[in-house]
Amino acid sequence: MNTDAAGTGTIAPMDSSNTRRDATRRKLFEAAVTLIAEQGFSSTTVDEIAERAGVAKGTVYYNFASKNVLFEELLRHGIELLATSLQAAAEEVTERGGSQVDALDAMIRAGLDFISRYPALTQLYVAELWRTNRAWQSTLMVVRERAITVVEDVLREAVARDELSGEIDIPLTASALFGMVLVAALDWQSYQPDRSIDDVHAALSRLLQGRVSGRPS
Amino acid sequence: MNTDAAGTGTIAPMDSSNTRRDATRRKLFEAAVTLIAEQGFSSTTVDEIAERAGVAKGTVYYNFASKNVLFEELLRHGIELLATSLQAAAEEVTERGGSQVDALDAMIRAGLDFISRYPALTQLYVAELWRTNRAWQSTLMVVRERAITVVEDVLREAVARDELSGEIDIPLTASALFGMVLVAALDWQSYQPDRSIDDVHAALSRLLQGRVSGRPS
DNA sequence: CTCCTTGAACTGACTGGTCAGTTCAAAAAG
DNA sequence: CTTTTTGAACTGACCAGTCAGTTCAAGGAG
Repeated sequence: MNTDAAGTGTIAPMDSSNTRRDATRRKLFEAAVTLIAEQGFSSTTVDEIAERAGVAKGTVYYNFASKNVLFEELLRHGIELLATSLQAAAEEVTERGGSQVDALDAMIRAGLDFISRYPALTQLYVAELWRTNRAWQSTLMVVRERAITVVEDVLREAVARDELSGEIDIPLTASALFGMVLVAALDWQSYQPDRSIDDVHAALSRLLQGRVSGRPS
Repeated sequence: MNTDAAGTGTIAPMDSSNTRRDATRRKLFEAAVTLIAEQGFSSTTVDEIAERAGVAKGTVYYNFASKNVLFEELLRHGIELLATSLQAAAEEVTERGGSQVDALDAMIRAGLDFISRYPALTQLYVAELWRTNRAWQSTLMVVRERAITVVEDVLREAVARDELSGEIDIPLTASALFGMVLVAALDWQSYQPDRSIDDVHAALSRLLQGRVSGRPS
């Protein structure tokens, strides 16, 4: 019954690390995200999550109504981190008078930062995003929307300012750019983790700015 | 013991659709790929797979050593389809004297074709590719290698012919291109399935050829 | 053509184990 | 005091894998 576990008695601060309870919840999120990224949702047991978080199983159910709810809240919590960071990167550039293409570039950088900071979370989104018929599908659609919109907005503004051709397909280009960064970053993390983020960023920038098909000299 | 159930009395044809057994295996592949794409590996039961294939559970175990093995063979079977089709597309262009950039474009098209023909298979690869600590991880590395190499080869040849800048990072660019097509196509299938493949192809071509940042007129 | 034989292919009830979710009394924290 | 955590015991559903028994199709034999 009591889904409102956050204690609405006081105006809940949402994110800050005030109460003991919040600390526990954060430990559980962290434990769950790595385990689920590694093994998938179904093969991760609640006992495992509790153990990795250093907490009793009963505590999990004191803090979350179910395994499903824990996961959904995890998804929602994660996307805020990503969308906020992308938006901040874009706005920072725009406010300093940079071009929208520069803003895109800054978002690529922010995306890479995010993925290298939260690889498990990213892996988990990728695994779930295009899956159908799952309990948390609606949550995922919101999550996707939240992230893609940020990219689309910048593209739209770029077209408005004549920085990009008006013929580009905004939603599709946004997806493609998103995918480009996502897959390149995951491969980087998985197969060449030693490379610097600047290196990776430079390669993707080049691709974005169409300098790939330009002649060398 | 007897894994060699195909009857080695005659020189086994390997792939053709001769025997009753092959037909059964194909039905099982088809059933498994959709179910696993929808629900994930762990939450898909062998009973479900058997039922969807119109076959008894025992038959699954007569044809495959385990659920894991069924899945691994499915992965291997699928990647052959993809790699072959990408390679064919690239070679066809090259042999007709086209540029390597044209070959890349043809591969994008072939990739889109593949994804629209086998959406479930694609979804399944995406979900599993960057996961760690799974039983079939080594199979997946082979699978990934097989696909990425095709793209890298074309990029390398393009650099050799001076069509692309020698400064591009071949593995990373290959990943990025792969991701661009993958994510754009999955989004297309999931959220705008009505659009024509030509439409999607055109948008991605534009992105590849750097015409995005060119001015409209 | 019909009857038999043979081995491969298939069947589905059954088993042993696992796991999500529940409950609760008692302890710790604040 | 209240809120939160503990940890262990329990339940009921679910599921991978097994195996003794059945069906099928092809190739003689008469």
